[in-house]
Amino acid sequence: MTPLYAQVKSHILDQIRSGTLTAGKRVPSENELVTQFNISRMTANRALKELTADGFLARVPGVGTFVREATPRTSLIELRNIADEIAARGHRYSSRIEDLREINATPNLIKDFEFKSASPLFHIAIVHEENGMPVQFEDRYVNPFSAPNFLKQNFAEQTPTAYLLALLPADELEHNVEAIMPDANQQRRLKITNVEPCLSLHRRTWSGGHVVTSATLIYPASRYALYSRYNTGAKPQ
Amino acid sequence: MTPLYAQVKSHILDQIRSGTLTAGKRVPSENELVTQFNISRMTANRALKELTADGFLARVPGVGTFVREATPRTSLIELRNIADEIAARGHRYSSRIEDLREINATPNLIKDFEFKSASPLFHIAIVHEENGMPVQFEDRYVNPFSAPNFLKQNFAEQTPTAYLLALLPADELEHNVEAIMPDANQQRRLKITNVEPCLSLHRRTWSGGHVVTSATLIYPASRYALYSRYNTGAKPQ
DNA sequence: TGTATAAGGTTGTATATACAGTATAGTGCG
DNA sequence: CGCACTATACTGTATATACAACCTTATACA
Repeated sequence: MTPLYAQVKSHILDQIRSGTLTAGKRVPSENELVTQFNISRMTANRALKELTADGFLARVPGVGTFVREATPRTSLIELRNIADEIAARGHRYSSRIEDLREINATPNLIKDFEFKSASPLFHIAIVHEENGMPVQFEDRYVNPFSAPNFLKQNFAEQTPTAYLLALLPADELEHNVEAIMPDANQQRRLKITNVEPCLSLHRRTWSGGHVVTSATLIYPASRYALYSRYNTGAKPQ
Repeated sequence: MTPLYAQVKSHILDQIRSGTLTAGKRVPSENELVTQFNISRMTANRALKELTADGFLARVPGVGTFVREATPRTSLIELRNIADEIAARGHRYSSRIEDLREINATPNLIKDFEFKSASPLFHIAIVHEENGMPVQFEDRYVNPFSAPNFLKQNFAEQTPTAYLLALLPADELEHNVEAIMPDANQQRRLKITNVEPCLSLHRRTWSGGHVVTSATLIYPASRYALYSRYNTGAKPQ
């Protein structure tokens, strides 16, 4: 049984995703949600407060709660599923798998995965699309000891990130960001016509002390920015 | 008057910072906080819930609330002084101030600083050099209400970051990373001869609920990469 | 016309209370 | 000794209520 506040959150998120509620629109007030869902105001308050903390809504005391501008940003801190992000913007997600097989680790990959000797690895190359437009090229290697059934998954249904996160909780992350000029191969995959700089995000993910996966994600700069925000826990004033 | 739940949050954060509460240690239960602060359990619950959402605590139903492993935050996460970084590499740091004055906030800057109306702002443009070679171009705006004496500082002695950090602790950060092609102005300042992509890091810093400073830092890609690694604190087994 | 006031709606905070779910420690029984 | 049960502590969720702060709009008044 999902909690009431979560049901209200889903309901509002669905409306944002479906386009019923667009950026700037006013969402129902707490009291309106009370009568609409037959819940208490504190429950409605929790739903709206959490959606605000998640960055979907903005609240103005004395005025109302509004849908925030959808910023095509991806979080550096959290691991987010790109399919969900695109859906949250009310857009259509699709993907094109360009490679999916077992390979032998190169010396660099052995180092990446902290292996002591040569080992097989799973590899996937996949292009993520938003409304048919490529927005991310994912080049990922996976530890076969951590996810032995990786190759058998249907990645048209579920992204590699979603599958791996459901299988193994990520307890440590490493990110490395660079600005690059895409090579001919990457340009073709991302359907870049005029040459533009891209963000290259290299991410390693640990679970239980082992490197589970190592991925290079390439974003065309004009279509994506990486975003992170957090509380440092420093003394408030 | 700061709200009660915020006071409780500060109290617990203080104990974590001071070392009274270390990683893995148990924090007072909701009921213990009730008697300790003479508040209701819902208020204690809010404080602990928000500290959990901020990543400082982990809660286990039926057991208790615990301090999470300190996240090893680097470069992208931590605020570092570039002069210190360069000195740590045994190289010579120098800087060239290109602008330092009061300006009027543009609409975009008003939004950045969460102002309600037009306001003056301080601006500094400074090129940081390592062994005489430009390695970062810093374009920074500063809230005059937070740092009224900013313009009077000697930034040949102390970087703007160092001055602001000493004056006001950063309790919240926002980063936005993009890959850009530098314009002619930026190329000249960074002494880039052949055109190469750059990392653009936009950072906003909060202190006491106010945006203290908003800075755009530009790194020539071939000379810098941004790195972060941290523990997500997923399920403490 | 301009200004002060009042009313009503909205969010923000705080309390008291209740019940459910989960983990642990202890107790008693076979 | 081992196992089932129970009591207890803790978090998670939900409700009803209250008051404060804030904003907008309508109204009354000078």
